[in-house]
Amino acid sequence: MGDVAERAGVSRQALYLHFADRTTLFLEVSRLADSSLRTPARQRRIDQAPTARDAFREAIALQAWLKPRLRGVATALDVLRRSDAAADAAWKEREHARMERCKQVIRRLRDEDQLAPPWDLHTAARCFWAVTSQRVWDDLVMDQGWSMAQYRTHITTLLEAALLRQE
Amino acid sequence: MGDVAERAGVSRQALYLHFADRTTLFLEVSRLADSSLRTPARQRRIDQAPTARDAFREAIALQAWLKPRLRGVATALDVLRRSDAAADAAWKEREHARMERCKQVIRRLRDEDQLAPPWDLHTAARCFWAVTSQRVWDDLVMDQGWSMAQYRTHITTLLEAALLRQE
DNA sequence: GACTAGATTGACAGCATGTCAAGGGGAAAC
DNA sequence: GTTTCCCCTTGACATGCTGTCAATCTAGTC
Repeated sequence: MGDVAERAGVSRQALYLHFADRTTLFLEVSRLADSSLRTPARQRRIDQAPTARDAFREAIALQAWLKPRLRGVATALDVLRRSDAAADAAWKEREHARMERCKQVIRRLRDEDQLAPPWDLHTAARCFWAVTSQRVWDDLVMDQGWSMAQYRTHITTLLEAALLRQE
Repeated sequence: MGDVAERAGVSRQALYLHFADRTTLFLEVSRLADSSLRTPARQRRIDQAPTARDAFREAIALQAWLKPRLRGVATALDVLRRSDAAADAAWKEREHARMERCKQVIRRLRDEDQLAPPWDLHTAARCFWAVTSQRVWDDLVMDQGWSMAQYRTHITTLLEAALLRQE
């Protein structure tokens, strides 16, 4: 809190005039970051893709674009949730929303008969969700040194080969 | 440290007679857990599998067996490494060792010509490594409620479809 | 019986979060 | 011009955790 206050140019105590506690501050920052980055225009690129396969690729591309930008807040929230019930609830809410968007993409795949056997909607969505998590991005880009383009390319290849019906 | 001491039946200060600090304690516990669970016999099931594809499946099965047992230490180390250089180094060492074992499995796949195009050894190994991380297990089993059998089955299906040449 | 190793108790410093009281200072209202 | 209000400041303090230190206790060994 001291560091945040210093960077903000206010006293440490002044933070408590705006945020109930450290967790609340993180939560509000994460909501702000989410809503300012995940704009309707970006979501439309997925929703209005001509085919399910295009929507699938756009969804991965959006994740690849978001990950580095949400990295700070997402990681902070993830660490915090180990010891804080409010942070855990916020993390679950975030990830539930992301899961719903994953399901949307997989549902369209299924409806256009592009989902490879033996996948069903929920199982495929969960795999898609898990592979496109912040943590996998961190592991590959931060720890293994992949570029963002490499992440996007290889994760797209991986998920296409795994979930899409062979053409 | 107070909780650990209480559970161990010694005074809090006595811990510092055996471990330099909290990080060292976590590190030694994680090394102990690793070496007591990852026995040569279990590794042999992978090394002595008749085919590369069998070794591949055995490697996933071993990960699926280890994850719940190493969950506590692995997660603690992962949280700790955000704020502790020694924990970060230990985590990197652990994951480097795991990556080498992943490469071993993928190398055999490649040598038996079972690695699907367009994968190369390093890229496929990194994908395999990332998908079989502790965090993905946590996400799917702890948060999404998958059973260990579901984790093993679906991750095997996912990675086989993604990395193995179609039969 | 003396010595040693390992444990205990109690006290303490340092640091972070969160709370409280008292007061300053500027802008709007009167 | 004064009053009022709001936001902020400073300084102090409680709490809880990590890590350290000194003094002491105890069981086994020589």
